Amino acid sequence: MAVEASDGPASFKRSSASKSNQLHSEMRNSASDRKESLLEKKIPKCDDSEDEEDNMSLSAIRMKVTHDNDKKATPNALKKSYDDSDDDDIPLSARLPHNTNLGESTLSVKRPLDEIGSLHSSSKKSKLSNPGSSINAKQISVKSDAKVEEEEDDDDIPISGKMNKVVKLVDKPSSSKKLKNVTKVNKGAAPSFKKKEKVKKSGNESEQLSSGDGQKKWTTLVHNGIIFPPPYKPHGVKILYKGKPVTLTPEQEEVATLFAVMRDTEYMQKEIFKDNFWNDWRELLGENHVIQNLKDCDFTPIYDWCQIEKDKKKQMSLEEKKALREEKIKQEEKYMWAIVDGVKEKVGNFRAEPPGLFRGRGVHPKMGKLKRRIRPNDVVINIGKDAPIPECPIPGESWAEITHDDTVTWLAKWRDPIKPNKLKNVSLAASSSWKGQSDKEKYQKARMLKSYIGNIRAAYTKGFTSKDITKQQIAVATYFIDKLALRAGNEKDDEEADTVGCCTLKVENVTAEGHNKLKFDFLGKDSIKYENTVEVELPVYKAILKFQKDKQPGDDLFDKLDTSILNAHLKELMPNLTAKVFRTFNASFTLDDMLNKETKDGDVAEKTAVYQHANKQVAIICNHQRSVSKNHSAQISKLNEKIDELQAVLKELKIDLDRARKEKPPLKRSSDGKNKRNLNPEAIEKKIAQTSAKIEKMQRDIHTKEDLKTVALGTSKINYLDPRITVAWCKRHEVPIEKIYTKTLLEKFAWAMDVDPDFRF
DNA sequence: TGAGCAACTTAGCATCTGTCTA
DNA sequence: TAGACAGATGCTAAGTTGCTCA
Repeated sequence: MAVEASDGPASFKRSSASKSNQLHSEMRNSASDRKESLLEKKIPKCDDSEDEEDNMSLSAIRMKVTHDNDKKATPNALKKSYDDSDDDDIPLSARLPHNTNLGESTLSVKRPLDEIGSLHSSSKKSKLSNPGSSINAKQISVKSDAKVEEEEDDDDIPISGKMNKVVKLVDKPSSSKKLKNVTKVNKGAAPSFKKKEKVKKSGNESEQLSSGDGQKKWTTLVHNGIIFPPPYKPHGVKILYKGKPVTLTPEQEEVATLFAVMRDTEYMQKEIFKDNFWNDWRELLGENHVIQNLKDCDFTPIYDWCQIEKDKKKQMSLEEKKALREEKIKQEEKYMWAIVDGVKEKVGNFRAEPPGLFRGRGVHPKMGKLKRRIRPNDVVINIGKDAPIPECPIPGESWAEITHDDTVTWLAKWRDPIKPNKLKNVSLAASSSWKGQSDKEKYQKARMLKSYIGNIRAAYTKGFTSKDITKQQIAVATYFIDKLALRAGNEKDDEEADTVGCCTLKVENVTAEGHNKLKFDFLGKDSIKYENTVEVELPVYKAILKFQKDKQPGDDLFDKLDTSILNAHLKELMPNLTAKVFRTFNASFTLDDMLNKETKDGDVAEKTAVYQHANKQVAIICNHQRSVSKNHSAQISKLNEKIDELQAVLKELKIDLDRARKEKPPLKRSSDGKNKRNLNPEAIEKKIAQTSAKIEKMQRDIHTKEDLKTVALGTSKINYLDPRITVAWCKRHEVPIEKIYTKTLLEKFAWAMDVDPDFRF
């Protein structure tokens, strides 16, 4: 079956960045070529089996290519294989000492990751080396292959095991005596799920892939709750109202201070921000307060006081700063860890959000509103039934509720004071097994789409001309999501910024410009502008004109569609397929494709430049933008000045070289006023080379800075690029993984470090 | 069937921290 | 050794998705 129309996918050019988008277009063409061959020739062997083969460890590669990077975390030390923990029949908790009490000194030091690896690894090797588990030999249809891929890859199975009845209790905080008792009860508890067994029994493909909503996520869960910001300390600095100092109560002063420190931000230029602040602050001031409007308030004294405090902090000695940091760590240490089924895991956000003024993005109707202080009685704690209930850190107060819900992964939650129908959750850090497993499942699903994409594209191409308007809209929307990496686009209420995604595009967001060109112009997530002019296939162009006919600005372009209809349709095409999978698929596919086409022989710097280039293309595809930093132009000017100076030096050196060759002394004084030494021609040539290299480096820096000033590379690296592509490429090309990933990302992607060097997305 | 909710992921900006340079 | 700077990390807003219930 043909995957694309014979003339290939539409070529896309973003008006604002034509060069890069031409590349984008080329990439897509090449990508589709490859996909087509995949369908016609059947998918190659499923790569997960490659994970199971013996492969050169990353640490070995690092030893080969780096000798001077010892201070950084070694990937070997960071290996924390989920494969290991998942595959064993022995529950993790059974392999770790029970009765582990969080917050005790035994847990005050982070368990080294290599130790975690050693806890799990022994039984893995034997299983992984089992040739019988390889799926290389399987040559079956595309869909079957994809299914096999899932089944063979044990790691894709949700952590969750059997369904467990949710037990909910409402407890009051217990005494320490009670905590000890509960800990003892916990001693005997052991996780009972066996993932591997579950998979083999289950014949339901989608169930295997699902992240397991409503399924049991843990058996034992121990943690210490969350920490709250210290109470407000009044400073007593008065604001001026009509030029006269006004005394405020501590509550009024606290909110005034939150406003004062916003002086240099763009929020202060927005009337909604100031209006919302005034409404909330006025309530605190009371009706008969001397302050009757915001316009006559001068917050400068508080602003100045804050600046002085900031400077004082800056001026502290290194020792003082270090002491403060250590004190903070000491206070927070016990909140930083949780024990899940006997495994110590890092907690992500264990601090309650401090009070502040709401900083909604774009034109948000609630910006400037007071986000009140979160108190323990706002917070629901989720913890193991037998675990000690965390002590409430604020004396005299208590948690809102204690639950023991083993079907969720949050440790604590509270209602967002700004949007009361939204919850804020405290969960494990990105480096945790839960997040790692979920990440891997995400990439496996995206990888699975590779096997289906040909059929999906053929289906939506057919749908472009469907007489059923709903089917036609689904087809065009899917095309946009696939080709332009648009987000699904849920409905939003009036209390949010007015942004759109694919399903919520308005008539005015897409303009037909003739010659099959469509101009997209809208605000997407975070009110980031999406502006792109693309050439589409003729039936798509015609369909858009049809959808716009007889509609007014403000009307929905896809009036027969919403995200649930779209996703329901996608699920008919591939198990568990949703709109967002396309973004992951296209991002990872592009990286894989570009790295493999563009990496040439060269030094590490050249190879990392190739990676950065590919990363940038993905960021452009996903429309990951950032605002130009405040001092960008200053930095560029400074670099240009330095280049000018160096060029003057270079000029002088060339004269000196000329003179030296004629055995004449250098010019008496150099341009910077310093006396010069008498150097031989070789030494001057060396200096010339060094100076030229400096100039070249600075010119490259300027180019890179300009090139990336509005592109955010991090978002795609963290959320869209399958780390196995990166790790395998690093292994193949002897690039130290530390050149690509920070320490934190190495921890987050620990599950990917064992990948075979031949891995392809 | 659709609204509302809950859970979790994705996102950009602010702040912190470590390194480089004068 | 201080200040500048870049990169790393933290924070929290803003999405997507799936489920429940009327």
